[in-house]
Amino acid sequence: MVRTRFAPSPTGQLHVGNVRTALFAYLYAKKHKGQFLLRIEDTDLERSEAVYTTKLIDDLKWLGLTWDEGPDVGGPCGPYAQSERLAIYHEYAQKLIDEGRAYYCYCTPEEVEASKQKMLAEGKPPHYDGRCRHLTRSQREAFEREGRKPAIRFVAYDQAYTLNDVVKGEVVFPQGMVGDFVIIRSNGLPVYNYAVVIDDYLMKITHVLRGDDHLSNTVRQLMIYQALGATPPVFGHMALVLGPDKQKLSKRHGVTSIEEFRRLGYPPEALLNYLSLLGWSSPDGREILSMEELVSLFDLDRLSSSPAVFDYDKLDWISKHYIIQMPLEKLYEMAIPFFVETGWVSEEELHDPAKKTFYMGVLDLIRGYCHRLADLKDHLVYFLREDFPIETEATPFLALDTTPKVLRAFYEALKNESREIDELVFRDMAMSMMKEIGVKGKNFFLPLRIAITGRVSGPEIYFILPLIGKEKALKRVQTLLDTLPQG
RNA sequence: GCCCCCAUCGUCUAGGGGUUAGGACACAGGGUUUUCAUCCCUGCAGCCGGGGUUCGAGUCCCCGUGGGGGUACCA
Repeated sequence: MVRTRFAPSPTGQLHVGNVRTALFAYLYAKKHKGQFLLRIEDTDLERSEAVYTTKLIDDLKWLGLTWDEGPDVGGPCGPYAQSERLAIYHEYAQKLIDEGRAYYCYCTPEEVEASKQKMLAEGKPPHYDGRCRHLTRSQREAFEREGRKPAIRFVAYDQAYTLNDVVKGEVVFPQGMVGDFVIIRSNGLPVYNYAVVIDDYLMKITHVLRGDDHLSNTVRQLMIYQALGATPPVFGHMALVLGPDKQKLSKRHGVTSIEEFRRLGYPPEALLNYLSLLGWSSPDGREILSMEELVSLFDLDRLSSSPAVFDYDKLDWISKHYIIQMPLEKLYEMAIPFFVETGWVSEEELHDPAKKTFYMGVLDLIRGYCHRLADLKDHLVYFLREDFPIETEATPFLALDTTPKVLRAFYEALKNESREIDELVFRDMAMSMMKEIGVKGKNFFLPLRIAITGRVSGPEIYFILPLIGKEKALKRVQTLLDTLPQG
């Protein structure tokens, strides 16, 4: 039975890079009809905050990644937050001490640091010198009397390790790479490299997918598995996600947290689809893949071992694709908060059956011009407001000496047109206007579009006119005309 | 310092000894839409460098170079 996990630490906003590994772990578990677990690694007191745990769970749910066991849903291997598993870590630490695999260390961080500096200066590997490894009872009592609180150190094995990593291949850790390392801090909290092993072992995790920033540390973990007499899980270390400057993707590159992508209105399935392409490729090269397809196509052997640069343009392309393809009803639900956010329409109106048809119609018209739902606002404005802005791209067309002529003709034609405006009627009107004034193509169409919407791109005018009504349309044309020098 | 990982178009990638090195995003041009978007077609552009191994190396080996990570009582 395949069991994978996502084990974030609640020290900040959920990062896309972490979500990518979570996605792969999720896909692998689902593909093999196994379980995916969520575990909170909150043993760093300084940085962990409970609010981030709540936020994290909320963001993961928004993404649609669901877990079979976790802090909120429980499960047979709980608890699922490390801060609640302290007794377990101590129990196993005691076992290791009893077996001579670990010992109390009374050295202060300052003492350890000083010794390290000295060894570095002497050109030796800066490992802990093991001075507390064989303390006598009376030495220990002396330290205790001084008020020192001991940490627990693991006795490192002096041997080489070979890891068969599913993405990196065979990785050899030479003998003597690590010295005795702390597994329980003097404050009683476990250190990552220890807790992760105890948890993965007890939670029966079979496959560990994570960032390759953990690769070097794996040797410590292998030692602990060995001391436990346990078989390590299969490891897969993914290269990190980078920014355009090839540095680890961070806030200074722009949007990186799920929170932000969410606020911008990227459909979650689009974001996951994009993320799946970062370090993985489908066997047939297709790139637009639904969650179901991802689950069935995913496999570890197609994971890439080199770092990937996050391409915001490609994300936008995928996102737009999803926005266009999505069933209108579903998109509407998703878009409501973005409509409300503009302040131009209330949630009640959006749910009002009498008005819903209108708003849904508008959404359907403008969805094709948006990369994310936050972009809807730019097109929504000319349906809901008369004070919409004229975008700068419009300037050259307003400066054309044919523009006033075009607008006047449009005004007249519109005023005199008694029929309901639809595609045919509009084409009819346009045809005769173009003939009459001798202007065609974009020099004809764009001024009309600018007058009605303030923009040089957007839905067909003949779709917009019936929605805003003739009266407003006439007024908009006149308003723009008034700002132009008469030619 | 020591150790580990990585290296194909600008970007994501396919390709694992014999390929005109394939696809996607972006970009450029064309077609459709009398405009923009969508859609379709075309183009641009790549195997980090040097040595091996081999009849033959993006592909295997070694050495550089560059980038990343670790060497924590961070994760």
